[in-house]
Parts: sequence; C-alpha cells; structure tokens
Amino acid sequence: MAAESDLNTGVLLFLPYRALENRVFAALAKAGFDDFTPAQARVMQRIGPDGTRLTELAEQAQITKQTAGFLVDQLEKASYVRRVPDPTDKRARLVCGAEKAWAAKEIADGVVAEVEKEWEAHLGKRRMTQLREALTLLREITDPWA
Amino acid sequence: MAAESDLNTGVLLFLPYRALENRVFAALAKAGFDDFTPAQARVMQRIGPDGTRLTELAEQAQITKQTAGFLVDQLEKASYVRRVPDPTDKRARLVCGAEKAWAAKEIADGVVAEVEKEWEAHLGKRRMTQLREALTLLREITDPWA
DNA sequence: GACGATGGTCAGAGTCTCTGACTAATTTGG
DNA sequence: CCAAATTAGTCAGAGACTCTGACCATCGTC
Repeated sequence: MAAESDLNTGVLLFLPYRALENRVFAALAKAGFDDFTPAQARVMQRIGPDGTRLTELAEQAQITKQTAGFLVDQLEKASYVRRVPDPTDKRARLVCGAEKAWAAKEIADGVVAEVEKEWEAHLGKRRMTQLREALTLLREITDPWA
Repeated sequence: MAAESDLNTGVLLFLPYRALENRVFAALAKAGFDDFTPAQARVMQRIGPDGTRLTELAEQAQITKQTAGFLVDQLEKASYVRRVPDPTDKRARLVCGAEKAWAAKEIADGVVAEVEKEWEAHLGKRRMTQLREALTLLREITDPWA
C-alpha cells in the first residue's frame, strides 16, 4: 500500500524540517529581517516571553555558553534582544526579546502556519493529526527539556 | 485525548532528529570514528554507492561547492573518501566513499536501527508506521530531490 | 564563614561558510 | 563546425561560528 521509502527515520524527519526552516528564513529576509544569521536565529528562537538565561539558551541550543554569549552580543547590537539583570540572582542576566524580535516572530509564525496548512492539504487532516500526535509522543523520550 | 503540544511542527520534527543525530555521533566517537566533524559527516552522508559529484553533494547539503570542496578535502586526508575521475565528463570527479566510510556507516546504521526500535517501543507499532508513512508522503512536497 | 557549584566573561585558536574571480570541459544554436 | 552560454571545479580572502581553557562574582550548603 503506502509506498514506504527506504530512508531512515532521521532523514525523513530532517527533510521537512529543513524545508520549513528555509521557507521561514526566506520570508523573514523578504520582510526586511535580513540582519541576523541562522545561528543567531537558533538562539533567539529559544528566548521565552519573560526572558531566558544565557546558560539555558546555550543548553537548549546545544552550544557552549561562550558561543551563546557571542551570538547574543550580535543580536543585542542588532536590537533584537536586550539583557536585563535577573532579579533573583545577581550573577545572572535575562536575555529578553525586543520589539524587533516579536515583529520577526509574527512573520515567522505566519509562515509556519501557512506551511502547516500546505502539509495538511497534502497529507489529509487525519494523517496530519497522526503525525503531530506521534511527534508529540516522541518528544517525551527525545527532548531533555520536555 | 492525546495531549497535543502547542509546539509548531518544525520544532516537533527537529527534536527527535537531533536526538537521533546525537546518538549516532556518540556511538561513532565511541567506536573510534572521532576524526571527522559534524559538517564533514553531513557531506559524507550524501555520497552514493557509486560516488557522487561535488556539485551534487553541495546542492543536497545546501552549501556552496567551495565549502563542499573544503570539507571533502578534509575527508580525503582522513581517508574517508577518494576522488576518482568521472568517466562521462572530463571536468568532473566522483567523490567515492572508502572502506573507512563504509565501516563507519555500518556503526551508524546499527544505532539508527536501535533508536528506531526504541521509538517503536514507545509509540507502538501502529503509530510508528503512521509516522513513517506521513513523513514519506511529506517528502513529496519538501524534498527537491525526491 | 569556608567551599563547591553555578552564571557569565575574556582570550585565543580552529573550523565552517561565504563571495568573487578564474580555468577547463560540455552543451547549445546558428 | 564553431562561438556562446552553461556547468564542474578550484583558488584566494574574509567573515562567522564554535570550541577549550582560564578567570571572576555570586549562590547554596554545611
């Protein structure tokens, strides 16, 4: 029945992921958000609504805190984020998204919704739901921060 | 019913992908294959059984041919690949995997199979099949080389 | 209050990636 | 058949990313 491909599941996961990421980057660039790099974006993506510590950003992005610091420096210079003191810990600072970041996020979210709609149109509603359900379940054993 | 997460599908795809990749790299390093980098691996992964042209490797890895050439140079020095003339085109050379690459691939394939088995144990056979089915279908509209 | 752990920075080096310019071979069109 | 456009690949240089190691300040614990 279903023409099962012989590719391993890793590749099958990666292909649509990369396709989606490419679409988002293209849309952001077209909207004028072309002053940040993919590496910076991968860090910025992980900033929570109330700010996130550098160390936590580094862990989630799986880079060293030095690298994260370097990338946040760029983002700060480009006005995407600012660092505010963490009221609960004088050592720490919270990396917070600035308006520019939220504006970019709005664009990005729009594209993601659009692509998800395209995928649903191709797969059918049932399969799309099954896909998200399986992936959500998988997160339990693959996401250290789940 | 299913506790659907609110994460976008991109993140949902990325998380298990990265978990799998991490497992593979760890196993390869443990088996002694620690003399290549992730960037080199992403190129090596795309070499076909009969060799692949540099330009094609670059396209599929979504990097420039200059970068691909740089990475293949390293892989060649480390004896993972060799370049042989393309009999059908005197301009071109085929990047071919060497024995060392096939040995590493064997390790990698083993780990992938192992992880897939773990995932199937967690999801159940039915959901795992649905997952692969949906991803395979998705490939039709997300993989330019499908 | 001393001590180990945690949050973060500074300095330096190595790796990855790109743009631009170039050569050689192939393909196309007249 | 041959000139022009295309394609495969390389060289050179610069910028971006990432790491290891060393370091300081603060926090939490005993």
